[in-house]
Amino acid sequence: MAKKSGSPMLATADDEKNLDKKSARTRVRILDAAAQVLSAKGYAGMRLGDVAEVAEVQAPAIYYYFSSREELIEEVMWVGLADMRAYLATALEQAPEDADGLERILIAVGAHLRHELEISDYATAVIRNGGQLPDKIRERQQQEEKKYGAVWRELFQSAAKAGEIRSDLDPYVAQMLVMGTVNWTAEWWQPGRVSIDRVVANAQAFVRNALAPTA
Amino acid sequence: MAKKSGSPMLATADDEKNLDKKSARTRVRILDAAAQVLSAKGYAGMRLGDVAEVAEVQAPAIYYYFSSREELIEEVMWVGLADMRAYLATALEQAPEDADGLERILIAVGAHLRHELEISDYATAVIRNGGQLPDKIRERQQQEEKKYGAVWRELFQSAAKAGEIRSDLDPYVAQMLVMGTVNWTAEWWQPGRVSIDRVVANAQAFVRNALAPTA
DNA sequence: GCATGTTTTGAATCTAGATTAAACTCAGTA
DNA sequence: TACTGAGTTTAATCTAGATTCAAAACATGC
Repeated sequence: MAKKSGSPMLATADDEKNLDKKSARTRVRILDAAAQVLSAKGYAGMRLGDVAEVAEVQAPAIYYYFSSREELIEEVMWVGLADMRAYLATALEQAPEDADGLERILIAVGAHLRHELEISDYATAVIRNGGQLPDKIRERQQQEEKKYGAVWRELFQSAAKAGEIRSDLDPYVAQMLVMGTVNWTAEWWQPGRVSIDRVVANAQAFVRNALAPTA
Repeated sequence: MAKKSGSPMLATADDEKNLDKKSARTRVRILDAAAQVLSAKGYAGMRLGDVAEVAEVQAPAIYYYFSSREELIEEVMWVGLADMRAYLATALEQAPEDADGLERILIAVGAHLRHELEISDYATAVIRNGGQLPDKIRERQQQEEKKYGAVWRELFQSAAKAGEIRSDLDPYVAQMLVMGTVNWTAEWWQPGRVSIDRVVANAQAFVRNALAPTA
């Protein structure tokens, strides 16, 4: 069940100093556990006791690293969103020079899907809980969330402008429908029945045909 | 925010007797409130106090109608699922005689979407909470959930068999992707920005092209 | 081995909610 | 009018968690 941990790739200036100290690893273990539990049980259902169990510490130890349950949750959401964006950005940077707008959208679909399914509990935590966070927390995420949405919007708008998306589709609605196909995957996919590669290939074919103008 | 109430259409034999008594209406008011709160806050986040407030009663009054919080939630889920299935079945029955497999899928897409967006907090409660219910409750829903899924599977399998779905798509995965596009709508759509008709039309065009073999 | 700072823990505390108990309202009616 | 029972409320009770705290453990440099 538990997938890999969040953003070692995202080490920022002030992380660097203690990336390897045992204590820093415990902190990560707690954060990972929180992402896992949050993803499975939802915002209100996440018990610090469960997080502690997964992280293999006693519940009060969490307070040595985070000042409250809320702060812990906020950090999971923040890291999750930042990771998603970084992962997507990297995938897009590596796109072939000559990729057109539609192809770039398909690259985004693949990256988002892989990140969501094989890499990160943080991503599924973000995807599943966006809706039911209390306002206080949501506001603070809004910023990051907008940035992530902006990347996608940009992809859709430029593809639409280039005539690479069927003109009977509203670009905004089309974007949301595509995000639905990929985000919802977290709800039904599980290792075993269908391979990730197969899901990715199907989703890309699905989206390509959905969007592409009939030749 | 609050949408219409659940399943007056589904009156079964033992409902009929007290459909109009004031007490029966209070019960419905509580159930509707529960659907609304459940949809907004999620399983673990639903407070009986909130439900009571929306239903305009004191919290303990709920116990006159439901023996526990769990039972209340189970009933919301059950009604939600049953309604969705009934609504979908009706829409399919009214499909033109000569509708082919793909057209029937599009009818299902439209019905599901309209039910979800304009009619029922129960539907969104079901859609959003399927994932994070505790096993005890989930098991009891499983049955109903399978029935709903079965209707869709049937649609996809027969369309696939008739060659009305691109052969590079796995029917099961395609079904899940389509359900993602429609279910996810509950997360982003809200009255105002785009009309329901527009969403439905876009979703249908999107799905038609996604699935239809290239001519 | 001892002193000092860091991390973890076990045993309280405190609070929000679910649930229960007992009492109240009031329509119908003998 | 007084009684009855359905429906509802207010005032307990009880419990699961979040949070706090003081005392262990542990590590580290001396």
